[in-house]
Amino acid sequence: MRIAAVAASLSCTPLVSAHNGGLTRARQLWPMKHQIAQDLRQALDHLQNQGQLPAEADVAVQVERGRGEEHGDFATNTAMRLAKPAKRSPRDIAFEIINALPANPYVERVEVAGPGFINFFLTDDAALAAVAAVWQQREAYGRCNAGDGRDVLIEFVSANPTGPLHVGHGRGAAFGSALASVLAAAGFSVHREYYVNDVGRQTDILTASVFVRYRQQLGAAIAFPSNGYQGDYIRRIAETLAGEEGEAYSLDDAALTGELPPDEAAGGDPDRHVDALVAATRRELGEARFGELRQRALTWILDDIADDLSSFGVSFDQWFSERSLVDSGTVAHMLERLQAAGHLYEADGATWFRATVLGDDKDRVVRRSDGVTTYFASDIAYHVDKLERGPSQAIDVFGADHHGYMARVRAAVEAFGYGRDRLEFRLVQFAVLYRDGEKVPMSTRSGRFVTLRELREEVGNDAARFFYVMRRPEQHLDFDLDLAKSESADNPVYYVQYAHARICSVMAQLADKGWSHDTEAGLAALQRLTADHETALATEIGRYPEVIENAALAHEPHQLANYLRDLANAFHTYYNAYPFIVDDTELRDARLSLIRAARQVLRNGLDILGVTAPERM
RNA sequence: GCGCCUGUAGCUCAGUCGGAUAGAGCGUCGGCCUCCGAAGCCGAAGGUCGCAGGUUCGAGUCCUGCCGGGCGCACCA
Repeated sequence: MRIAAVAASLSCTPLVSAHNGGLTRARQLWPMKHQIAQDLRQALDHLQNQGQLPAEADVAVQVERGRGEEHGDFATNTAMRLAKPAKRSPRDIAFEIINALPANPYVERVEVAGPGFINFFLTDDAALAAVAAVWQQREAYGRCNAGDGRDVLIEFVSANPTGPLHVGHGRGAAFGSALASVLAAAGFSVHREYYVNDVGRQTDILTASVFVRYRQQLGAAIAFPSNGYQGDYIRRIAETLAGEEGEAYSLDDAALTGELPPDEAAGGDPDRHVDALVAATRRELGEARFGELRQRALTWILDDIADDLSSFGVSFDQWFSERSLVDSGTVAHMLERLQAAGHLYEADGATWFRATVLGDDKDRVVRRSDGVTTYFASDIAYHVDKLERGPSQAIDVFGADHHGYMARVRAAVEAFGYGRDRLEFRLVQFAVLYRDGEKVPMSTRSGRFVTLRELREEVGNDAARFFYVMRRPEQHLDFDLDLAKSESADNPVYYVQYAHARICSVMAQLADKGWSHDTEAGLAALQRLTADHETALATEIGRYPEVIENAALAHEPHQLANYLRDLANAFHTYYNAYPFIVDDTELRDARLSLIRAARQVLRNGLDILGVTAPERM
């Protein structure tokens, strides 16, 4: 049973008035949540100075949005948290806090409820203040300085440049990009980076694959290795190469294939076969030309990936080459530092990193017995390099199938003296596509995977980006292609975009009537908006800055996607309940000011998610 | 076997630093267009929050164990 008591009824001053005074005050008190937290803090300080609360009773003030109407607009559990240290009943403390609260014109009344919650009920003006704030700040509305300009280095996608991006990479791209944008909106200085694995066996196999296709293109009868890269894109690279270079890379095919161990089809080991093919290609072509060919293949694929991502609205500040780390000697240098610090040892002809003492399951090889440093060695160098560039935080976004690297990379970073919290891993689970209710079969192994480009062409960039970030990244994503394509209410991205288009449509209707929106008059008349639907929409608009801040600090862009649906819902509900283009000029201007503020917030939010806000659909 | 992620309505998922009566959408059922775009709105039904313990004023949320699902455990990248 809940006994509510009205303990304080503060005077209520209309704040959004016709003149600029109202707007100025709106800015000063914005956002409400912080203002209430500040009021609470002030009340607590007062009570502590008066000796009514023990000075050592120091609890964090938590303010959250009220759940239901009867819980008010904001609520805090501060009194309950103070009960134990103060050794008093939470309700008593709550009443004292209420009486110590400074006057706040936006607060209509404050109640103590339940076990000791303090509920804040705001005036309608408080909700409408958000509308004024939107008109003042426009595309900047919702941005905040929570990050205080701190540098965040976010690495995402980083798919191997051995083929086109598939739908799994797409999710990492959409998530990483949205996270970067929301961090930027919250005042962090964001650096977006793609780590390019352009060294190693896979790139060699890629090179050999291109080479064989190239020879085939020119008529040579060489069998394609079963473990080569099978995709058509390899043929296209080979065609381009043959067209541009003719026979420039030709050699004696018999010398190339003469002594190769049998491939899978012939009952052999496909890995041994392809490795031997790589070795033979390298030998016959010579290291320089082999490297040149490899670079062309990598460049071709990276250009394709960059083009794909760019079309998807995803961009990077830096494409960081692994090869550059190896060639510059950075990898070797980092290994020396590890050696000096006693983290390495020799065994079986290889050099090992003692990862087990730093929390990993097993020790890891950093230099193979043939003298070549491993991918992990590069990864150590890369991550240490990232941290040494001095960001307050580095974030790695990668596919859940790579989670095994977390422990070893953490161990490496710690070996260099960096705390665990300096590097955060965000695992993105795979997206499983569904078409006609059936799972779309995918397997990288067989080369039968759906590419990001195919997905974008099928459902469009907007649906793809929105669907990708709708869920928490750790959650498996069931991507319903039919839903993403459907132009119906079921489709959340259309739902949100439709709200935007509808508002544009209203403005077009207004123009058709030969009327215009007097924005000054509209803002001056906001107090005319007293309907529940109007307060609800304004309240939703006012929540946006909190959503941005929360989404940024929690690294959860899906909160923004969910919010945009709520905002669209508040608008659609309002739309169905009231006409906007009414004869009462003042009321009309006020309503248009409200919905145009909603449109601005929809734009701001969609922009962060990389989704367009169409004017017509 | 070990490790990481995960289990909330028939389905897909939210659930803020541990707070009040666990929320959306879809699906089902029932309403709303002479009216700014019905690509919309309103209402109803629908829950042992995987199971069992523990921590405390209070647990979907934190801890332990078990069960189920996904992924990973190379001198590959």
